[in-house]
Amino acid sequence: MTTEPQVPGVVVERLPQYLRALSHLQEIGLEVISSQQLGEFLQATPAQIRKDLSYFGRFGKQGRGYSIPNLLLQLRRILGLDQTWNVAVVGVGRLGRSIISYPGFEPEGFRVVCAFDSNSQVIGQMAGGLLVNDFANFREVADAEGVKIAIVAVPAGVAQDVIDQLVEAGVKAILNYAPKSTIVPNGVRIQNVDPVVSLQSMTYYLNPHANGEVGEAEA
Amino acid sequence: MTTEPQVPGVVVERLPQYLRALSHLQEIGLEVISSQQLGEFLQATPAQIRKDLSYFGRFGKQGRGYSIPNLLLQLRRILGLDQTWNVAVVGVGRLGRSIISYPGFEPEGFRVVCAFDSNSQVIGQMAGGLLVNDFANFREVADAEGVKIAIVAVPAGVAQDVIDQLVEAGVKAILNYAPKSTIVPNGVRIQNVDPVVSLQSMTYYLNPHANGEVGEAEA
DNA sequence: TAGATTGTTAATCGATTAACAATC
DNA sequence: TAGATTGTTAATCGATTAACAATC
Repeated sequence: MTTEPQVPGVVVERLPQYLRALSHLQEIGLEVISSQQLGEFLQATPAQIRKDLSYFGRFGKQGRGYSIPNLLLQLRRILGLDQTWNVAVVGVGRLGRSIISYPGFEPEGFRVVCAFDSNSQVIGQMAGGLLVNDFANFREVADAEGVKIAIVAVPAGVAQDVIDQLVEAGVKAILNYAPKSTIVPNGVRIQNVDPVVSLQSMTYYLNPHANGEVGEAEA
Repeated sequence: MTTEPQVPGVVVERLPQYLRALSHLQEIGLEVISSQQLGEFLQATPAQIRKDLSYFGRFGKQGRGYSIPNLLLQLRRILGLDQTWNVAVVGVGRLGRSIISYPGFEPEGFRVVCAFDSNSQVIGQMAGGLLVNDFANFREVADAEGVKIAIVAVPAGVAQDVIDQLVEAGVKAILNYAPKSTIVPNGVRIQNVDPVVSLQSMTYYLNPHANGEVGEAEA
């Protein structure tokens, strides 16, 4: 059944970086780029870039490099970004509202189409142009909207419970803003956005006792 | 000069997860935990937890496990969280404002003490209880406040330029919300918060063509 | 003491990189 | 063609895990 070799997760997580870099390079007028040049731009080795891409096909030309428009097209196809994804936001507090209003999703093909809360004070209100639904109706609303991706912005205490219900309702990918590590079953993806955790690993290196390896960037 | 062995970055990035888990376990009344139990809770192997901790000392007791209060204390010390860190926010647009007002930083020891923008419409305004300073005065204000950590929430187009100036002014750790991969010199840490990139790597697995390894969680 | 669990070593596993034949 | 750069293999590097003596 599988034809492609198994792709390491770490490779998949680099592809959006390549996409972003290539979009930028296209904007500044480049049409072709070598793995060497792209590596310099992204602070990665040329070998890594060639190997990563080789999991998915042969996109380059020897002696020349990669066509930027073509590689963009290929990466978008590989990542499933050649379509628009409808997204639900769960939790319409301060954070949820700012996620709904964040202008960075739409141009990348992620459209927030529905919002949910379980607080009756909030249900029925408008938030960023969306009517806030009762979370109890998640499944039917999400089904009607074709939602497979949810963004969770609820308090830590209820995050696992909310996520369980999302999974139960058929959500396949979750972007979790709740400061809590949560568990999802096989077949469901989750990514946590947690600025505090990001800060906490940097302070390690600010400590004088940390003879830590210096200057390592993180994507 | 070095006494501790060099600690892999991937280990340092797991410590905040341990911290968060242990705080939770303490709240629900536990006082001691084995690497086995903590591993189940965090979906990690007991061997990994023991090895990670062993980079920093011997915190457990054979036959018994780890004292949760003691391990919390040790981890906070190791990560440099036994102090309050003053933080600057750069860029007071929609996103910057919601970062300034985010209530999750203060209880973890990160205090937003100053805010900057370069738009004269915004300079002098109040945002979340802070007066917005001119970014041109970053160095003197940041020095006066003892700021070593900055949170960047500026448009992608100016992110690299702003970050260069922060580095120049002596900032040692940057939490970057601009959707742009940026470069910092050795000795400066950077972590990117980019929800679009997180979504883009999950959509890969939502595609039918992705025979991808299913159910792999990400911290 | 007997049972449990640590801290650490050595083995395994997987990811990165150097090198180079193929080829544009 | 000559020069450049890919795609891929094999070597290296580093992280994870299994196993177990030490010991609470």
